[in-house]
Amino acid sequence: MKQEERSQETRSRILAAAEQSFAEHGYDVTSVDTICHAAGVSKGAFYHHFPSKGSVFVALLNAWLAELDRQFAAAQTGGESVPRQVAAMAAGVNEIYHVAGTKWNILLEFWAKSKADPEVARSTVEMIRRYQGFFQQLLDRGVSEGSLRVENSNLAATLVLSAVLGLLLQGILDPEGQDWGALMQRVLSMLMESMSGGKP
Amino acid sequence: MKQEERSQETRSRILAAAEQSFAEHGYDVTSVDTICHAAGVSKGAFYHHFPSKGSVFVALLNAWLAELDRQFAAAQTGGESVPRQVAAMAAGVNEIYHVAGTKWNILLEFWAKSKADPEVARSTVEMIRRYQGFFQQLLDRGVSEGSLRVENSNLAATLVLSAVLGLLLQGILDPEGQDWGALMQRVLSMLMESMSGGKP
DNA sequence: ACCCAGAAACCGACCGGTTGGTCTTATTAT
DNA sequence: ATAATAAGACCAACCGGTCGGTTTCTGGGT
Repeated sequence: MKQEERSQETRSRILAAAEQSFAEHGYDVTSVDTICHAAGVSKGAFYHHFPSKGSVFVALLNAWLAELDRQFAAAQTGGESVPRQVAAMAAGVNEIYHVAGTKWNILLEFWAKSKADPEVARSTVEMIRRYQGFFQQLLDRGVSEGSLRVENSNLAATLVLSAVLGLLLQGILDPEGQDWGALMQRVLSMLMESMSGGKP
Repeated sequence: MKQEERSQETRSRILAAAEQSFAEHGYDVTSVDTICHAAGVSKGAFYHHFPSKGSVFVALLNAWLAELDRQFAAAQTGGESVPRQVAAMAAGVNEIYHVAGTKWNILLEFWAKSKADPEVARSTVEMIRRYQGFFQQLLDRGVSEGSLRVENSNLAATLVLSAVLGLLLQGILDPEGQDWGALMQRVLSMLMESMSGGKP
């Protein structure tokens, strides 16, 4: 199986180069030639593996969605209390952020391209809704386990999700302005605290 | 002064057409010819008033910044209590949102283009920081007037700003999914309530 | 072991179309 | 008259995508 190996290799190199370039310079600015050059691959190879430039983009987006699901699944296995679990997630984001802050930039590309490509739009909307569902489920569990006190879990989940998205957005736009990873942790812990019953 | 009038007229028509098209289809997809056609203006006129396509974009961005300052100034003149003032602002956003939801789309374009254009980046960062400063100042006023109780106004302002940005983002990405204007009001009122001291 | 035929992977020159921007010419206001 | 404003034909550069051809792999016949 040497052929499939080689094939997968070039395919993943194209994807990696595209992700890098999309994140750093944006989708439209990045030409197919640029991707091919960065991946050390010819244009023929590119169009052998992908039918179009856009298909690479949606492949990347779907990979993100899959990764997201993996994260969700992993987060739900632990037996921690909800506030602790949220803190752990925030810490995870913080770590990833410090290792590869540029990684998040492509999110903005996904969002921006939503207006032009219906398929991208579907995926981004789905992404948001999954997050919303995840947080709501999480908060509900916190309520039922007694670690949280929330009147309207739907609204509260919206608040948490919005805060996270807003923080992410600011981190992408102004990476040097703040330690957004740390800020994410503090904001989330503040939110968790305010949702954990009255003030003793 | 008939000549300057005419000049301003075409200039503003170009700006309006560009804003519309940028918001609806995106910056890169919108060609100069498209803008000219939509504005009912020739390419010569376009390049008479603007040195480049990009300059129209930053002109639009600066107009947004100026409008933002106007809103801030207007918001600070009223003698309302801070929670009420926030509610009024949310109501204002809600109203604008229902009248012209598409209007906000261009924000995403501004953000997405930050990575490619340093000038755009400066402006968007400034935009965010002004918002942050505004909210922090607002919360501080709330504390000093006794209507709010906040431990760390900086962090709290970050939370409010993040929530607003996240809600805005979701509204742009999934306009049909929720009544984001109404949600903005509810989330902000929820935040204000949680910041208004203990629970009586 | 060797060969060969077909398939899969890859190459890069090339094409049609589009785009941002220029330039010459015409119109309008002063 | 003349300077500001507008018109639109035009251009060079680029870009996504195609296509004919080449290399590399694989599996079977001998």
